[in-house]
Amino acid sequence: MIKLFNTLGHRKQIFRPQHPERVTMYVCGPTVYSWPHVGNARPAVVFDVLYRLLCHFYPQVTYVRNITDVDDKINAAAERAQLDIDVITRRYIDSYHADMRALGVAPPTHEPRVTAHMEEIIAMVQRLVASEHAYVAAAHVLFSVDSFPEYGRLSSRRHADQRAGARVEVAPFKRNPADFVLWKPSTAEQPGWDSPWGRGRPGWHIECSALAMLHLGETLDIHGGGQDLVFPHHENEIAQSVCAHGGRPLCNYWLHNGLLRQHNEKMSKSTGNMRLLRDELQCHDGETLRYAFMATHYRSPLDWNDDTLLTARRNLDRLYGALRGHPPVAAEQPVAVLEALADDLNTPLALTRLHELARRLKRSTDAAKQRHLAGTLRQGGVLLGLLQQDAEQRAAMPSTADPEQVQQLVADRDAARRARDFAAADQLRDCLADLGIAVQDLPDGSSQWSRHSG
RNA sequence: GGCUGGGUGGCAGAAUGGUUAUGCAGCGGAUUGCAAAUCCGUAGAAGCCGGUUCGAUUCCGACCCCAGCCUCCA
Repeated sequence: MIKLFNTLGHRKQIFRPQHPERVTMYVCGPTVYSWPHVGNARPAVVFDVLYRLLCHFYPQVTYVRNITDVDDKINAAAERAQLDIDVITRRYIDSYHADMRALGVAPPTHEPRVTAHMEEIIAMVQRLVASEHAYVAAAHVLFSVDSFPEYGRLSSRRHADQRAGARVEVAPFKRNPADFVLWKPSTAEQPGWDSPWGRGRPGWHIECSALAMLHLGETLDIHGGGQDLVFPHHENEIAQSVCAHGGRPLCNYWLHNGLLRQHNEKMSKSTGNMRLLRDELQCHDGETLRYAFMATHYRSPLDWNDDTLLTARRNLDRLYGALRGHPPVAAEQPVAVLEALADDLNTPLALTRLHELARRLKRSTDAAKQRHLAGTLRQGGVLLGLLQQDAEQRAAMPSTADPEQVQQLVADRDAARRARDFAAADQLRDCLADLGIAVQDLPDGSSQWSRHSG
């Protein structure tokens, strides 16, 4: 039994999919106009963990995460760089895929691109115009929020109370300032598609409604995204989809991950303190980043700074340290980890369970028990997308030192120790330390080495 | 002005109406040629004021403070 916190209703609920064996999930993917940042990665990781959990409980899980490759920010980026739009979007899509791979994020079932589905988008807009939920004004098609009494329910807002146009100018042709664009005209230089309203391009929200419908049908089980999308993006998606589908709901369980901060300041484009994944991956392995995302509950804000990553790295090293010397064996998945995840994706508690397994493993002196605990620990890691690397390889991996040189120095030092020439042994240890290598002597006279942690 | 979260030990961060969170860092010990790693032990906590209760960090109310949203954002 899985419990999830539903933004629609603001409470934890028992998750019941429409079909007992099938689950549909849609998550808002990136708009590809710049290098992917850590804020893009949080929902990807969070919903990857949910995807793994759902696959554990349900035989058929269909997961759709779109790529928005039509957007004015993309046009602006292309113009700035004096490059074709396709070159820009291709570059950032490739980068997104590479970063997701590094983070251990499994590909979704479908990853539709908006440009590949203009027909579906235009058809949906047509339906909304025909049913008078949308109107044409100044070559734009706008959704009329007054035609949808439920507008504002997801975000608990009555739009009469809002400061309309608090940060943007209200277009003069809107009937209600809260009305939003479904379709807008393109100039000759801008990307555009022929439509009943002339050559143009879709507004921001319609693509998710159309793509969700295309792959998953009218009503989804789960829809996810960042908390910043609750309003207006998801509110608008609901309005469009419900009105286009005869009043049937767009989704039953709305999930939203918390946003990132840096030193208690919000991390965002406007404050200019975004950290890019490609930069973070220069200094840390993807699994460390993944651990950092999971060390805080997904709905809480996450303060992302150097200390966050250092702590994640040390914690992860501890888990891998417990696995050293224990090759993978078949084992069952730890119930305690599963239970933590099933309770609204409590990843911090799940990690605690992993640490408890690691402690029991290190404490045990019984070889059979150790094998079993190591297997269980790795299985717990499978649920979280962690601990699947070879523990020995990982201990050495991020070092820039020449492996043969390291092996030679370690062997020399072992020999010196056997000869009880401790002065020479200590000197060799200093040499290794300069290369970023820490040596640990084992009880049997041999030694084990790893890169310095921290 | 409206709306939404949250304030837990040095740090990060969960659970919980009474009992050890966990990890990192600290301290003491074991181990070690010395270390490291590891193990054992140990200290340290709930913004503030009321209320409910035999008992509240946990429930209720007020206050203070922090963060986010009100059509750029994951």
